[in-house]
Parts: sequence; C-alpha cells; structure tokens
Amino acid sequence: MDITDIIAPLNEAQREAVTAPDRSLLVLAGAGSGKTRVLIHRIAWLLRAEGVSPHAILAVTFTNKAANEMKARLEALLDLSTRDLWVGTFHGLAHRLLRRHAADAGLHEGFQILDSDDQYRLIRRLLKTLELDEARWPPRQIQWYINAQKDQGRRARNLPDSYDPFERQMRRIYLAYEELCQRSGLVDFAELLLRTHEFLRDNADVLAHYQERFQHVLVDEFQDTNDVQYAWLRLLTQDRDNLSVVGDDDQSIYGWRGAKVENLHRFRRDYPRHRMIRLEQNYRSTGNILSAANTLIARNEGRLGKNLWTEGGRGEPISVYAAFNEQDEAGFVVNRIGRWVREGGRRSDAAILYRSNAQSRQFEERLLAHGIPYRVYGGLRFFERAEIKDALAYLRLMANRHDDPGFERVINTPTRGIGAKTLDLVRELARFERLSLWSAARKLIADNVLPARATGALAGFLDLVETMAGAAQGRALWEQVELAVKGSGLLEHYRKEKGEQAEARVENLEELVGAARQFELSPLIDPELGGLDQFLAHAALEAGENQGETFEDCVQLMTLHAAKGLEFDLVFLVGLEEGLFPSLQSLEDPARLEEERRLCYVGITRARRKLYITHAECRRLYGKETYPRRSRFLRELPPDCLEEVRMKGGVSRPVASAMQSGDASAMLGADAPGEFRLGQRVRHGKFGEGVILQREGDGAQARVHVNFAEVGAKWLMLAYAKLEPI
DNA sequence: CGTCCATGTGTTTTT
DNA sequence: CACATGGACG
Repeated sequence: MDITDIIAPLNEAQREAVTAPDRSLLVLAGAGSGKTRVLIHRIAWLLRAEGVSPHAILAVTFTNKAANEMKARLEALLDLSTRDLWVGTFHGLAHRLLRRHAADAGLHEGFQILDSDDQYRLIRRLLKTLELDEARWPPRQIQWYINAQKDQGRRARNLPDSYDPFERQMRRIYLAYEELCQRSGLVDFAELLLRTHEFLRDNADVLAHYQERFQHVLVDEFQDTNDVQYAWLRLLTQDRDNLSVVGDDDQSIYGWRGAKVENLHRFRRDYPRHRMIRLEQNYRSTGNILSAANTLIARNEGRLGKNLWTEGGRGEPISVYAAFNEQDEAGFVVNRIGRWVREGGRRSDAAILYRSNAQSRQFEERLLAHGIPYRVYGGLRFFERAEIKDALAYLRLMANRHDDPGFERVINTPTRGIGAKTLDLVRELARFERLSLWSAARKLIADNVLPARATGALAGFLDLVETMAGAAQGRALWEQVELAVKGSGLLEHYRKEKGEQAEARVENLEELVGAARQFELSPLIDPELGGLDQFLAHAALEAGENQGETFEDCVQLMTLHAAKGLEFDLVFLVGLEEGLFPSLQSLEDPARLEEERRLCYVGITRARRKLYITHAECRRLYGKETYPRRSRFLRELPPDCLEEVRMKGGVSRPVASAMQSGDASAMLGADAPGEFRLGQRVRHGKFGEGVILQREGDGAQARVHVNFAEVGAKWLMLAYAKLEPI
C-alpha cells in the first residue's frame, strides 16, 4: 500500500484534513461530505506517512457500529490488523481501562455493568428501601436525574446544598444510589465514563502513561460528546495538543441526552493552535435537496456555518404531499414505493423516516397489505430481551453470588414458590445487616425462621445456583451459558408455554449459547480477564442487533435519529406536522426547536436522489382526532425546490380508502344526499375553489374535508364555512 | 401463584 | 388508541 492510495481518492479539503500537521484538528464536515472517510484516511496517513506506531493511536466513536466499520475499513485500506490500535466507543474504552485498573479506580475486580433496564430496576428497589412513594418520586425521573448529573461530572456529595425540598430529596436518593452501586460492584453507563475521568484525573502517573502513549487521539461525531467525555479527552490531550475531531454542529440531535454542541466551541478555545477545515462538498444528494437543507438550517442561530454544494445537477424537485389522514399518507408512500420497485428500484434503497416509533404502524400495515418486504429498525435488541437477561442473571449469580440485581431478577423465575413475602424478609434482613441478598437468604435458612415451605423453596434456589456454579467450573464459556439456560429451568419453562412468543424465547435462549460460542472465537477477548465477565460486559455494552440479519431486499423504516449516518436513493420524510415534528414537547423552547430543525436537516440530507415530504390534515393521536397544521419546517423550505403533489382524479382515492378502512362516517357521507356530497366542487370566500373529499358528523357538528386548488386540503365546519356549491 | 381489570401514560436512544 | 404496570381476587 502506497501513500498515494491514501490521498489520491480525496478532494482538496479532505486531503488537507488527512495530512494536517501533528497537532489538533477540527474537521467541520457537512452531511455527505465524507467525514468518516477523512478520519479513516487520517489514521492511515499517520501510520504510513508519518510512521506513527499503531499503539500510539486512540480512535473514539459513539456506537459499536461506527467503531466496527472504522476497523473494517482501515483493515481493507491498509491490509493490516487493527488489533494494536485502540478503536472503540467511549464506553467500551472506558470499560477496558477500568478493568485494567479496577482496584486503583476503587472498583471490585469483578464489577458488573448495569444497562438502563438494570439501572431502572435498581432505582425502584432503592425507593422501596428508602420507603419513598413511586408516585411522588417517579423512578424514570430519578434515573434521568442521576444520569444527567453524572454526564455533567457531578457527584452527589459535590452537589450544592439546596433549600428546594425536591432537589434535596433527589440528591439524597442519588447519594444512596451511589452507595448501593459501590457496595455491590455495579457500574452504570454514565459511571463508566465518570469513573474513568476521575481515575485519570486523580492518578498523575497513570494519566502520564496514557498521555505519553497516545500520540494521536481522534474522535468521530464530536458534536455528540457530553461534558464528561470532553473532560476525558481533554485530560488525555491537553499537554500534547494532539486531538483530532470530526463533527457537524448541524447534526447535533442528542442534546436531550447530555450531548453538548458547545463542546465544538470549547474545543476552539481550549486548543488555540488547532487547524479548522470545512468539508462542504457533498457527494450524496441532488442540488434541490441540498439547497432545501441549506435554507432550512440557516434559520438556526449560533452555527459554526457551512454551506453544502454539489457538482451534480439539481435533480428532481422535492415532492410534498398533503394527505387526508395517516392512512392516506401511508397509502401514498407505499404507492410510490410500488412504483419505484416496478421501475427497477431496489426496495432497500427506499426509506421511510419518522419522528416517533409509533408512526411506523400505518406504514407496516400498508406494506404488508401490498406484499412489500420491509424492515423496522429500533425496538428491543437481542441482549435486552427478558429471557436473555434472565439467563444472564443466572450467569452473573454463578460468577458472583452477591449480585443483588441478578438475584432479584431470577429468584422466582421460573416460578419456584418463593413469594413476595419471603423475598421481603430477605430484603429486610439484607438491609438491616448490610448483607447481600444471597447472604441474607442463607442466614434466614440457617436460622430456620421462615415457614417450612418457604425455607425449602429458598434453599432449593440457592442449591440450584451452587450446583450450576460447581458444574460450570473449568468449562468453556458456551458450556457455562448452556448450563445457565438449561439448568435454571428457563428453557423448560418457555418450552412448556405455548404461543409464538414463547417459541421465539426458546429460540433466543438457544441462540444465546450460539452467541457465546461466537464470542469465544472473536479476537477481542483479552486472555488476562475472565471470559464470562467479558461476555457479560459485551452483552451490556453491545446489546446486539434488534433483529437477525435480513438478506431480503427490504424497505427501510426507522426514526430520524436512527437514520443519522445512513443514506438512501429514495426517502420519505413523513408526518411533517406541528406537534409531531417538531414534537409537541419542543414547541415552547427555542433551543429544542433548533434541535428539531437539525433533525429535519438530518432527514433531508439522507436522500440521494428523490425526497418526498408528507403530512396529514387529520391524524389520530392517542385515540383523538387532531387537525395539525403543516410543520413550520415545511414552510421554511424554499418553494422553488418543492413541488406539491396533487391527487389525480379528484375523489376516487379518498372514497376508496375510506371504504377500505371501514370509516363509517365517510361512507355515510358518500351516500348522503344534498349539496355537499363527496366530489362536489365548492367555492370558499378565502380559500377559493376546491373539491369535497370527506365528510364527517351531522348537523351543527358536520365537517367536510375540502381540497382547495390554491391552499391544499382543509377541514371545515359546514355550519361556519359558508361553502358555495359550483 | 397466576389471572383479570383498573389505571395511567404517552419523543427521540446509545452505551 | 395501545400498551405497561399494579392491585385485587380466585
């Protein structure tokens, strides 16, 4: 591999970024401008042209997917193994560091990682022991509070005293939570980062070691970093001025979970010698799509500023469709996808992007009805499934009898006659004597203070775990997992249950054994650490795909958040309505509104060739019919890039779709005599001429849906609208 | 212990 | 509306 191969495929700005001198670098990269490519080629350049050792490079991403992709592309480009490079997610790298230095970082050797679900359960249990009412102190809110504090680097003990009783209580709970985790050797996601930061900050020699080692630190999606992540990077690089970051302030869409776009500004201040390079040439989308995206995002304030351009043509205009309701919206989209496929397009090149997951259903139903294969992203992932977490809980108990969350989870799963009462006694004793649940249960049995049946059941559970742990000694990882799945009775339990769900659970449990086998073969295993601990950490940190690989050519359905980083020839951006997108919760707050706008920008820039934007005049939301206004984002797009899609043939479609969906009032309307029948042409004083598409209600409540030539479709009250038949 | 109904709740999501 | 959760009951 020659150096020319590293720089030849790059444009001038990219090349400048890749070969920038040995100090801090900020690459401000617009959507589709090749930012990941720049990062990868820069690493290649450092290795090949600058002769930097692989050991001296640290590359950080947010998702496992991005990390894996980076490794794969580097290996392909350089024909070398990436084993010596530190490439990983913030959390993965933090975990690696903490395992190495567990004792020095104040953690148990066998500390376990809590995923959000574990954390939630732990908080609920904590509330019980603190005798706090969940209704007054919602666990979700507490979880959010604790994570937000940790993301900002705040420990409970450092929080300022407050006279606000709410704040005081939150702080108290946070403190109790920290103690509980510390005592039980549990580390949540935010803790991984915070603990790593504190550890490096407080151990000068260790910090010096890593500062010395990492001559180059590179970060992808820098706009998504939170305070602790920034502080962590800062510690590692402050003396050497060797931080290269790639990001796009216009694609910052994770502010709600602690990400700070301001970190880009902070970087500019903290690394005054840095070089800033903008990547503005876009290789993805047509001129119309880019110009719409540019116009939209220009409305946000305080941007670092970028303007995307392309050498390609303007392409087709963006089509805007005003649907009657969400069914019609889905019908339209699926109809266009059908056309796309008939004309030779691939289904997997088409994507439907929505603001919230609940919107997917309409599209799924319609796609199903048309026999078009599709895939929905999001939802439960493999290691998050209940049965998998049950099996993992047994494994955790086998590894460490004092794992309270594991104990809580499976003490009565499958049911073995240990009721709430017995469990309460165990908890009480545990709390009173500061024992683990396991030890408390032991003690209760030994003291023989429980009813005979409860003692028997409890002893049965403890023996079962002991026996399994004994049998697991010296076995291969996959055998241990198999033992947990079978010996625990979980597999049996679901085998006996009937129904599709139970069947899937059995399959998942079997697949877990396969996953363990696979894991043992993977090169990432660190021989110095226990295989089981690593497997459990892997399960928490990398929850896996949400469904098995589908090789079929599928239409892609996902939220806008999930679509970041992806691109498709044909994109449908749906539900552009006030209160839905932008979401109701963000309407009042200018900062959140800007984030919604960035989300819209992300959505638009996913499209390579053709973009459709749809909105519905009427949408059922939480069971109620709403008549949302079209989204402000739609109004903010430049009209010369847009084309309004008009219905062909007047009313034929709405009637058909009303009948199909069994909409009784619409069908009645179709038969209703009088001057305002469906299809009737009418004139309105303000909106001009139109056609009646739908009719609902009677008497004073009667409404009609009219598609006006000038202003699109509107719902009007017959009693007030003063419609005139033509 | 499991089943039934009342009640409430309702963006975005990775780690 | 659709789903999850929790309490009451058999």
